[in-house]
Amino acid sequence: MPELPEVETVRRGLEPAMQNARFLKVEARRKNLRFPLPRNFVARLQGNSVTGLGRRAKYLLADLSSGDVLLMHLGMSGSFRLAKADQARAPGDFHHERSKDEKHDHVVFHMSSGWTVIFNDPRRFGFMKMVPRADLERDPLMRALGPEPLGNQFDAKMLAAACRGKTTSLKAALSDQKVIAGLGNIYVCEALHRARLSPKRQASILADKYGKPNAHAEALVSTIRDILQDAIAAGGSSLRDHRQTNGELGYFQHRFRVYDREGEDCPTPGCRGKIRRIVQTGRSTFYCPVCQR
DNA sequence: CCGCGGGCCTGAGAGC
DNA sequence: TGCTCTCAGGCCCGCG
Repeated sequence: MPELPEVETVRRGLEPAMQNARFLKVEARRKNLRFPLPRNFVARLQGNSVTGLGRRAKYLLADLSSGDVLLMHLGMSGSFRLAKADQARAPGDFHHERSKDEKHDHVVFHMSSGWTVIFNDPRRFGFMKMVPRADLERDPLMRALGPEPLGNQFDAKMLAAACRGKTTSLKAALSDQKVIAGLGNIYVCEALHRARLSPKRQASILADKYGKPNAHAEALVSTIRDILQDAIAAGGSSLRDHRQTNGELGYFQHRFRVYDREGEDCPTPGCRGKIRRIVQTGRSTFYCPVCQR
C-alpha cells in the first residue's frame, strides 16, 4: 500500500500493541514473501521484546531486546491489522470460513500486550529482515536511502545537489529513494502539482550550474514537507479500501488534486486545465499541463 | 555511471 | 456468467 505517510500511520497504529511487548509466539505461515524470511526467524523473535518501533523511509524498524532490528517493508499490498488475542478464533473452527483476506495472512505475532499483530500481503512484494542493530547503518537497504523528507537533512541545497546534472525527469528523480526516501507515485504527483512543476521537466532544473538550489527547489522542498505532514495528520491515504491497523480509513485520498483524476478539471484556482495521465518509467503520472510548467 | 524496461505477484474492475 | 485485458501506493536487476 504505502508511501511514507501510510507507513508512519502503520507505525503509530502498531505502537500500542508492540512497544515494550514480548513476542509470545510467532507464526511464519508463508516463508517466502518477496524474499525468504530470515533464517531462524521465529526463534530470533520469540521471547524477545520490542524496545522501540521506528520508521526509516518506507521501512518499519522494530528494535528488539536481543539487539537485533526487525526490518519490515510493506511492498505494494502489505498491511498490518490487530486482533485481540482472546477473540482469535480457534484453528479448525468449522463455522469460520477463511476469508479471502486471511488467505494472505503470512506472518502473525502474538504479543504479551494481548494483541495479535497480523501481516497480510496478497502480492508478496513486502518482506522482513533481521539485522544486528550495530550493522543497520551498513545494511545495503539502509545505505540505498537518501534523506528523510521530514528530517533536518532534507533541504533545497541537498535536493539541488542530488538532482544536479540529472537528465531524467523530475517525476523519476523524486521517486528515486536515493534522492529522497519515502515518496512514491502518489505523493510525487501531488507535490509536483502543488509546486506547479511539470513532471516531465529534467531534474537538473532545480540547480544552477554550480549545483546551487533555485526557487523551484525551495518551493518543492516546502511543498513536500507540507504534504507529508498533512497526509500523516489525516491518517494517510486509503486506496482500494486499505485501512489503518485499527480498521479505520485514512482520509488524505480526498485531498488528492491530481492522482487518479484523469479528465477532471485542474483544482488550481483560476486554472482551466484538465488533468492528464501519462506514463513515465512504467508508472502513471497525473498532472495539469496548463499550470504545471 | 545513468536511465529505462521488464519482472516479481495477486486481485479488482472494465469491456466484450 | 466468464473470459481477457489493464492496472495497482514498490523496488531489484540487467541491458544498452
